[in-house]
Amino acid sequence: MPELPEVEVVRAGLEPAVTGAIIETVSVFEPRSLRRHVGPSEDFVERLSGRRILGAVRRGKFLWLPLSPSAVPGAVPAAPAAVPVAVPKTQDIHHFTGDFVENRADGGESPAFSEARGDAHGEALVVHLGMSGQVLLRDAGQPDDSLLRIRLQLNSPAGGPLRVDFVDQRIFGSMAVDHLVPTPDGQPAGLGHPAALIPSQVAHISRDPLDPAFSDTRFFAALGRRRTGIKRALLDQNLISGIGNIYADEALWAARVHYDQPTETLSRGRMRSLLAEVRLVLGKALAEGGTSFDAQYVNVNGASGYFSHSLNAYGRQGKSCPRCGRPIVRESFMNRGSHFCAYCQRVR
DNA sequence: CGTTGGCCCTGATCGC
DNA sequence: TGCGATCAGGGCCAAC
Repeated sequence: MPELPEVEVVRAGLEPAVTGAIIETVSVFEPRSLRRHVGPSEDFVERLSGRRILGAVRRGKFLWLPLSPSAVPGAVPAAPAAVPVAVPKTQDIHHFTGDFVENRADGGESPAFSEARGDAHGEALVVHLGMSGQVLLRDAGQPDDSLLRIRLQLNSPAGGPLRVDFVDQRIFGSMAVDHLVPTPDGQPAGLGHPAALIPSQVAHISRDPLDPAFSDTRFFAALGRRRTGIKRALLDQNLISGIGNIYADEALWAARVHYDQPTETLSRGRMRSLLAEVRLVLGKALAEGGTSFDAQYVNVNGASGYFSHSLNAYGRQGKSCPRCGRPIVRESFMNRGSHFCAYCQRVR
């Protein structure tokens, strides 16, 4: 499943290929893949057509491609700042406990009217891979994937025509055009671009633990206030982003923490050790994913990429714990499998 | 208000 | 060999 390392491999592959390219045509084969786009497919197509891609940025599992100002005539009228615009939805993301500002992008500043219109800070194509999404770079003439959902035809000044195919079996992934809002701390919104601007629908997502602006102490404090199990907290993208089921199990195994250990019982030392293991496993997977990457052909398969990693717990139920030799157990939890060593990882 | 359970979705795999 | 049942889980949201 695509988690932070897999999404970063996609971002790193897209960046050199699509930066500077013009989106010439957009084809939507599966409207459900636009679930996160506000507006119909036609709007999605119109908004993208003719615009230049300025880069590829990632925070956690979210990826976005900042766009040049709209080329569609009349699509970007100057915001009439004197006219108040109701902002029903954006207000929802402006209330949260203020002690966690540094790891979040929605830190309580009131949105300007022009931001609500969506064009004050520009727009971006937001991509989420969900469970099974892939972004594939292909030359014209290569056969279509049967699970092709969306296609962008690009023309890059340097590389010529190029196809960006969004392939997704389960349609949990999505693409959307969204407007950018400033990050409250003024730090870069994600990896890949220095701009402190983030898509509005990604603003509530926490910074990920590989982000230089991630604050360990804020994370520990917020974690200590949670009243839930540690794995649920690790999977909560509003608290810490980029971790999915696989790397959660792996980090918990490495730190010898049971998945249902109550967060309020974790000492700072155990939190620190767990966060260190999270960073280790994400970094190691990222390094492995990077080796299989081909600049000409982005082929990121979440399942096969993941299986190539050296896993200690995930998917190893019935096999022996690499540390103590006792069997790895699998329990159903949160509609997911949790894999752990019942001896090494006990609630305490 | 924070926390929690359920839902979405379909190709691959399993079991009879 | 065929076919129905089961599995996989990220993000969101209603409900508690």
